Amino acid sequence: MALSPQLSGALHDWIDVFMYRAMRELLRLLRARGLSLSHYSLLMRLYKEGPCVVGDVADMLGVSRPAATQLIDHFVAERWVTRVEKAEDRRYMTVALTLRGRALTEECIAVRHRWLDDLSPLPAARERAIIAGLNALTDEVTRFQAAPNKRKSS
Amino acid sequence: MALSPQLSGALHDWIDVFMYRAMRELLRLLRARGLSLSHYSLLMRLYKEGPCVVGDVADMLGVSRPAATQLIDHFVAERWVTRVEKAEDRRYMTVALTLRGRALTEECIAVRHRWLDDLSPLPAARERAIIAGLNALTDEVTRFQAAPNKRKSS
DNA sequence: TCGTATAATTAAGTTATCTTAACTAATAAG
DNA sequence: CTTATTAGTTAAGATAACTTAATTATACGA
Repeated sequence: MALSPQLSGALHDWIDVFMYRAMRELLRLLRARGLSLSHYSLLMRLYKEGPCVVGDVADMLGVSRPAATQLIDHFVAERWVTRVEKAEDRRYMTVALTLRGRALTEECIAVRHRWLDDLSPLPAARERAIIAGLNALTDEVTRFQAAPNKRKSS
Repeated sequence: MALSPQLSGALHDWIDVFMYRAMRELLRLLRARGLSLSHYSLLMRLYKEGPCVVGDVADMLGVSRPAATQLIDHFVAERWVTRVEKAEDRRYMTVALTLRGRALTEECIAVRHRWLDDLSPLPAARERAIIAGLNALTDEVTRFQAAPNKRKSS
């Protein structure tokens, strides 16, 4: 099962114009803040899915354990995360965002939104249609993200 | 002038779930292809806005001229771009995507789309509403991108 | 309890990417 | 024509991010 070709096409068009613009703004911010792709990935991962251990960071980024350690060293030095031993098993180190790290992540998220606010308003009826449609799409993606395997196996 | 708070909110929600997913897929591809942020930026720039000269690359990325030269050296070695003197003024070098470079860029664009196609279909009426709405949004953003200054000054 | 496995770190070295300074070549200006 | 300006490159060196190999510390199983 899949979206209709028409909806798929409309989504692709929208995503192309949207992503080009949003990415440009995001890359500008990352460069200004001295953040790499790995930095961004780790920030978003911790923001969206909560604390994890050092090995998770290595696996997520597809790098070696020492590389993850070093990346986290940097994050700790910047006070974006804390790194503390797990009580249950002291071999593990739990990595979690600080308030400072959370604020930086939210700044990355905000640049996606900011330029949208300069757009001209649309007719009220059209706006209502978009709102309802987007909310349906958002729900669908959220459900899909929560249980992707069940769906894929169909 | 701006979008209504309701539409703005619906867009933000959609963008949050969409970007998180799309970025994850994109970053995975970039890593697999050995592409950096600068590589991605340059590919997209050339794809969307056509050929440019070396200095434009430096300015776009916010790096020195030698850094741009070296990045383009790499792109030429990978056969992603050509670099040729301008006939009118032979001090300038025109950088343009090859077919190979275009294909790589389109691969980056495609990962944004692919996972969307796994979503479940929505009710037909809802789909029609989303299609009409997204097309209106896409047009609006396209118009805005074509003439951002005129709009901002209002 | 002693050997083994696991999580993370340290150490050493490689590579990519950036910088500044010096250079080449082409155009423009006096 | 001679000098200055501009675009791009070359050269040399700094830095960040990665690798593998060795090390430390904890947990677990015979």
